[in-house]
Amino acid sequence: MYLLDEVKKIIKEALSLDRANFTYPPNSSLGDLSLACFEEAKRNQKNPIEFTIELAFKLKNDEKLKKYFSDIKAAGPYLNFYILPAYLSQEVVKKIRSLNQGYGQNDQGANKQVMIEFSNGNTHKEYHVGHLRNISYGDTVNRLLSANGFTSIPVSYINDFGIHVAKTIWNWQKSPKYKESSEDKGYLLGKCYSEASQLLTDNPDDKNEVVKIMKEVESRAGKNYELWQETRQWSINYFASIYKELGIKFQETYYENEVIDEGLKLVEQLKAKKILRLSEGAIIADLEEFGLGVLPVIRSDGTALYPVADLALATEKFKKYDLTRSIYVVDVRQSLYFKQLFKVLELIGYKQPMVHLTYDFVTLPSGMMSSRTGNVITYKFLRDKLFEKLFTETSQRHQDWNKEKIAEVALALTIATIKFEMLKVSADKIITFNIDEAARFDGFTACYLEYGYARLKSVVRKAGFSFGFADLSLLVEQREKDLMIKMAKYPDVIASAGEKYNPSEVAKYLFELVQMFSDYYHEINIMKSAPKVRRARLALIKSLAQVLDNGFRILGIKALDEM
RNA sequence: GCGCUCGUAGCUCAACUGGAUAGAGUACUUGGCUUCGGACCAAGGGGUUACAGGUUCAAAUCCUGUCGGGCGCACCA
Repeated sequence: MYLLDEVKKIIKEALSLDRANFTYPPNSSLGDLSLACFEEAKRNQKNPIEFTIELAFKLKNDEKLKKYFSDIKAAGPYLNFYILPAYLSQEVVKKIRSLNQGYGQNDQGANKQVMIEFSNGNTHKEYHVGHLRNISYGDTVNRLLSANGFTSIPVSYINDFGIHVAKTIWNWQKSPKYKESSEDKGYLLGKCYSEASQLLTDNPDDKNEVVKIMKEVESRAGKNYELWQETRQWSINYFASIYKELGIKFQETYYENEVIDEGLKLVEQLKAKKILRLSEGAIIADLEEFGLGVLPVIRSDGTALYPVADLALATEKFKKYDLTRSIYVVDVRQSLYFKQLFKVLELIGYKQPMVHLTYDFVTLPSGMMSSRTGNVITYKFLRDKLFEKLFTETSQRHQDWNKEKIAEVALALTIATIKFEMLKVSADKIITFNIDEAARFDGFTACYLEYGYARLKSVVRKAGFSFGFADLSLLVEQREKDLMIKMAKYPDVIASAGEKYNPSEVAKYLFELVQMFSDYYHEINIMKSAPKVRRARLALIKSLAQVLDNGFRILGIKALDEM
C-alpha cells in the first residue's frame, strides 16, 4: 500500500469511520492532508467547527498516530494533518528506490483483460494531426490501464477498402508526377487523395470511373485490384514507420478487407433473427424503440456501410479474447454511431461492457480540417517543422555535439512535444492547432519537463560516486517536504487518470512536479551542501527522477538525460 | 425541429467530480547568470466562473430557464 492510502486508513481507523471525505489543503502551511468533517459533524448533531476541535484533541493524544504526524490541527470544519518528514522520507524515497519502474502501479485490474482499439488509419489518405490526437490518447490510456493492473490489448483497425481507396487509385494512374516523385510512396498517396477529391468535386462526372475501380477492387481480381494490393502496402509501411517513430506498438492489427466478408454473412444471420431488416431498399437496424434512430447497414445498391465491418470485427475480438471490457477510441462526432453499434451488439447477445472513448477533434485556425479540401497539417509537415526548429535550438546549446547526437535529441523532443500537446488538455476540448504555438518550448510544454529532468540528471552525474548511505531524516527543508508529498501523490494520479481515462491529469501533475523541482534547484544548492545532507538530497532527487521517468513513460515520452 | 456538448483572467487551459482565498501557462511590467545547465527562477497587475433563478452548512461544479459557439440526427467514414 502506498503512503497516502495508508495514512488515510489509519485516520479512518482512529476515528472509526467507514467513509471519509479527504481533500488536500490549498497550500502546505495548512497541512498535507485534510479531512472535511461537515457530514460527520451533522451525523453527530454537532457544530462542525467545535466538532473538529474535539477530534483534533482526541487524535493528538492517540499514541498510535505519533509516528505518522507531526501535528493535527482543526481549521474551521477541516481537520488538517501534518505528516512527519522522517516518516515521509522513509516511506516515499525508499519505496520508490525499491519499486523503481513499478512505483505508481497497482493491481486494481488484476485478472481482467481489456481491449483498446485506436489509431484507425485510412490507407490511401493523409496522416494528420487529428490522427495524432487519437493515437497519443489511445496509447496513453493503454499504458494507464496496464499501470492499473489490467491486461490491456492495444489493437488498430485499418480502413483499406472504402471509396477513398478508389479515388486515390484513379488519380494515381492519371497523374504521372506521383510515380516520378522520390518521396515516400505512402506519404504521396495522401497528397494524391487530396488532389483526387478536389478533381472530383470540380468534375463530378468522373465519379463513374471511380466506382468502376471500386467494384474491380471489391471483386478481388484485375489490374486495379493488383494496384490496390501494391498501394495498400505502401500505406501500411508508411503507418508502420510513423508508429515506430512515435514508439507505439499494437498487439493486433485488423483490416477492413479481411473482415468484410464475414460481416456480410453476419448481416444475413441478423436479418434472419430480425435484428436487421429491409427498409426503403436498404438494410437497417431499427433502434427507434431505444431512442437511437436508425442505423443503415447496407446501402440500397447492395454495397456495405461501416457497421458491416465493425460488427464482424467486434465478433472476432470477443471470439479470440476473453474480454471484460472493449474500448474504442474514436472522435466524439461518432457518439451516436457507437451507441447504435453497441446496442446491436447487445441485441446479438454480447454482455461485455463496451466503451466509446471520445475526444473532440483537432481543428485549425483556418477552420475544420479536411483531407478532401487539403486543409490539413500532416504528420510529416508538423514533424519536419518542429524537428528543424529543435535541431537549431539544440545545436546552439551544444556546439560540442556531433550531428547524429543533436538529431537524436531533436527527434525525441519533437515526438515528446507532439504527444504532450495532444495530451495536456482534457479530451472534451477542441484543440485549435496552431503550429507556431506548438513550436514554443517554454511554459506547460514537453520541453519544459525534459529540461527540468535533464538538469536533475546533470546534478546526479556531477555527483559521481558520492552516493552510499543517506540519512533521509536530514531532508528538513519545507521544499523537500513539499516535493515528497507531491511524489507520494503519484500513485493516486495514476489510479485516478486510469479510472477516468484522463491523461491530462498525468501531464499536469508532471508539470507541477517539475515546477517544484525547478524552484528547489534554484533555492538550494545540492552539490554545495554538507556531505551528509548532500547524500540525502541526492537520494531525494534520484527518486524524483524515477517518478518523472515513470510518468513520462505513461505519456509515451522518452526521458532525456541531456538536451 | 430533436439530441449531445462546451462557455472560467486579453489568449490557451486547471480546479482532486459539491469543499478552504477559483489556480497555471502565455502576453504585459519588473528583478535575478563570479550558474550543481537561463529552454530557468522570482515579484506584480489581470475574475460578477455567459446570464437569471433554484437546491444546502457550502455551487465554476447539481436542477430549471435564457443567450451564444460546436457537433450529430438513413444509405459519409
